[in-house]
Amino acid sequence: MAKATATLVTDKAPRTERGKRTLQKLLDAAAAEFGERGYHEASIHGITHRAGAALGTFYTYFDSKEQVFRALVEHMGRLTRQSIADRVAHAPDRITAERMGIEAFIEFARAHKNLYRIVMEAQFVAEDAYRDYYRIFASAYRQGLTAAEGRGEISPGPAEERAWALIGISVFLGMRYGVWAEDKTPAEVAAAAGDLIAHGLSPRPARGGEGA
Amino acid sequence: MAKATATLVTDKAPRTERGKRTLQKLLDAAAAEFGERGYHEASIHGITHRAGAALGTFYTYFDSKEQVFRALVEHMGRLTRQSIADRVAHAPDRITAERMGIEAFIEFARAHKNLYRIVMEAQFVAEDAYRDYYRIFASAYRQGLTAAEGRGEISPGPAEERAWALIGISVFLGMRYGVWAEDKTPAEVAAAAGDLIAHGLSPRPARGGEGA
Amino acid sequence: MAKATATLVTDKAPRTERGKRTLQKLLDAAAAEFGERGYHEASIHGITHRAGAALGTFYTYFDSKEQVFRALVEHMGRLTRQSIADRVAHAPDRITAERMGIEAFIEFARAHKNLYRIVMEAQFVAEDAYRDYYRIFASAYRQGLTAAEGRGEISPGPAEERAWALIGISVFLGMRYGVWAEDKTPAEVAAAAGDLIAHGLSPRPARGGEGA
Amino acid sequence: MAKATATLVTDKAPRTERGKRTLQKLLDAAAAEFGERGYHEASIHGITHRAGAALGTFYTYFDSKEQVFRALVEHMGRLTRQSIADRVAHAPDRITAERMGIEAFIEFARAHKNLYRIVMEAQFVAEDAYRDYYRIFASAYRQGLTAAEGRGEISPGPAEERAWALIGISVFLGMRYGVWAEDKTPAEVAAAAGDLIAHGLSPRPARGGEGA
DNA sequence: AATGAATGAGGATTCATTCAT
DNA sequence: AATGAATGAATCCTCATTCAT
Repeated sequence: MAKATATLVTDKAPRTERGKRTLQKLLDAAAAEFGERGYHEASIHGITHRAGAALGTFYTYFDSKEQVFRALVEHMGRLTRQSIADRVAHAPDRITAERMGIEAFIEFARAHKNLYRIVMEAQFVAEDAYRDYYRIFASAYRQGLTAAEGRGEISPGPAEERAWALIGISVFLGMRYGVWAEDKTPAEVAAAAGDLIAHGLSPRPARGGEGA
Repeated sequence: MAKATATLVTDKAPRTERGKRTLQKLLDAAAAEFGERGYHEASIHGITHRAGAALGTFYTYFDSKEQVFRALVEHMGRLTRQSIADRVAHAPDRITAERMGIEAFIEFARAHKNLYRIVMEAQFVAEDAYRDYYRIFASAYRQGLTAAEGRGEISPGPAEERAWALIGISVFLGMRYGVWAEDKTPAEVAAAAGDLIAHGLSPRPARGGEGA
Repeated sequence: MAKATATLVTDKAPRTERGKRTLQKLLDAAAAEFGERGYHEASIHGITHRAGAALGTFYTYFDSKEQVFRALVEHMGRLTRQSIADRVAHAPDRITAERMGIEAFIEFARAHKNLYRIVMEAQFVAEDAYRDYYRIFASAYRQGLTAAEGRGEISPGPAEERAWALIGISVFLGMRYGVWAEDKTPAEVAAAAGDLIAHGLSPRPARGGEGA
Repeated sequence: MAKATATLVTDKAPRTERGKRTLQKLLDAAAAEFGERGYHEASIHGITHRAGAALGTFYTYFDSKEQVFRALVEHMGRLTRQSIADRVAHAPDRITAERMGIEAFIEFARAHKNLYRIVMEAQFVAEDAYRDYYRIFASAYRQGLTAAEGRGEISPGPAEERAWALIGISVFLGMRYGVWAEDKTPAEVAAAAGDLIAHGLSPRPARGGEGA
């Protein structure tokens, strides 16, 4: 499971070395607690207990339960995007990039089931953070699609709707094949979805020497 | 907002006419309360208050807060499927059906924002109910795709993965264009998504001059 | 288990034959419910459910939960006393009567474990009824002891204290060997207690030809 | 009324001096509340109110209402046994010890009416604790009787039955003359019971050649 | 007489947050 | 910085009792 590196913005930044360590412990503990028990079941006591710190120490670094939660959601956003970006960086073209992105996403969900759950739950705990999470995704998608369209790699079409549709595909495949069950490999799933994204469902004319 | 008709199975079914009316009031109130405030913010008091009933009356018809919630989720499942099935019933082919289904879904989400929220939150309150909700969807999709493939309406491909991808598209477009903002009409969105589903992103040979 | 015959005083006496039957059913059901679950765990619903009657019917015959409970305690008093009196009636002397009474008491407790529990719990639910229960016992004991003393069957001594001591013996032996465990027969236990009551713990001179 | 010294085992033991004081206050308050109002009438609010603490503070030291109750019952067991043991320690022989024990018991019940009530009610709230309470007593009695029999201080007889009979005597005399009414002194009552225990009810031959 | 729906007071328990040390 | 005791609002649920039918 990914550690939540202390990039977060807190007005209560630690000044000493010890403080930095404590903050990190709390962050990791919070990720585990929220991920395993969900926001409402999670408790500050659970977090500090996991971190081996006293209850009150939590409030030395955070303002509230919701605040850490939001911090973690944002952190997850960066982590997910980074993970996908790394994978897709060297894709030869946009359509291949889509397939690789889905594969990366499923793998990511699989590797971070608990943290992934945090993001989903954000919808009901910190809706703005949740929307931002996906809006940033959508924005990146849109740009990618627009650029690809400019390069002639994909057919012309409304980037916005396409972006959200593509996100939906990733998220649901991530949920179904990443989190719920691992009965198919990410590559398999990504191949199937990649084909759908590339060619759609329409029957395709038999390839090759048909006319030859 | 849709009324939650008392199709639910309760071991505490009302035996009188008056009881039937009260149950219905409670069900509607619960849908409103959960939808507006979310599961955790919602309170039994809030429900009975909306229903104009006494606190204890809730427990005349339900065992617990979670139980009504589950009942509502299941109810939503039936409602959504019905709504889509009705619309798609006369589609000439599967690909058209997909487009129409998406349009129906977005419209449905738009019309039942609150109830829709209930389903999503189920993931964190009654996960099994949530999974069932989507599994039933997926199962229907799978059958539809397999049949269409048999009829040659769509290209061959793995029905399971395709089903989940298609659900993801609907859900995210429903969320984005149904619940979050209404900046595009369901028809527009469905058209864009329908095109994606039909042909994918691949550049298509310019029509027309082909034969020239 | 003993049926609670409707000897109780209720201002809500049934007037019809059907009413009499319903009352009896409720009484039996109440005895079972209270006996099995204890006063606080017992519920009116539980009683009417056992009786196969509707909830509201309970209040056709009783004023409150406590009232039935009291009625049952009194009933138990009569039953216990009757049971012991029957057994002791033909005892040749008081000391034999004590032994026989203890045996009868243990057997009674064994046969009516649940109802017996009701009496004990009365101490915390209807203390006056509880005290009355034992006071009546004590009074009978006192008279018996005084009469026996007059007949020279027992040594002179304070009847009141003796009465309570003897009741304590019965009750605890009844609890230990009647209700908690049946590892000794009532006759065995009564023999041991009878000997204690007859001769106390003091060492007795070897009988017979001691001096021979 | 006896204070409930914090000998109890709690997994929530206080770690500071202040905590120790609060726990003690709560324990005393609980004893008073349970003793005066009985288990079911007693409320956590009543306890913390008496203790001058906030409602939630109760749960800093206890897991539940039942847990404190049990702790109190066990505490009472230790207290009662200690009290009697102290008194009986220097008894010259077993029969005298019995009389002294009864006297001590009645005095104890009189001095701790409320706590005594708690033990009795345990039968219906924490039956295992109640049985343990008396089993420990019975076990001590049994050993004492067996030893005395070995020393020839008492006549031979079944120690188990005798033990429960003797406990019954103490408990009922304690209830009648300790808790219910104080119309006789403990010494008087103990003398009467002591005589019964020593010699039983059988008529005793006129002493010595008294009449000669 | 019988039914069962409706009532609402009552209470245990949880837990985020504050604060004194 | 760290600690852990103290706080008290908030809520679910139970159930005896009443009442309209």
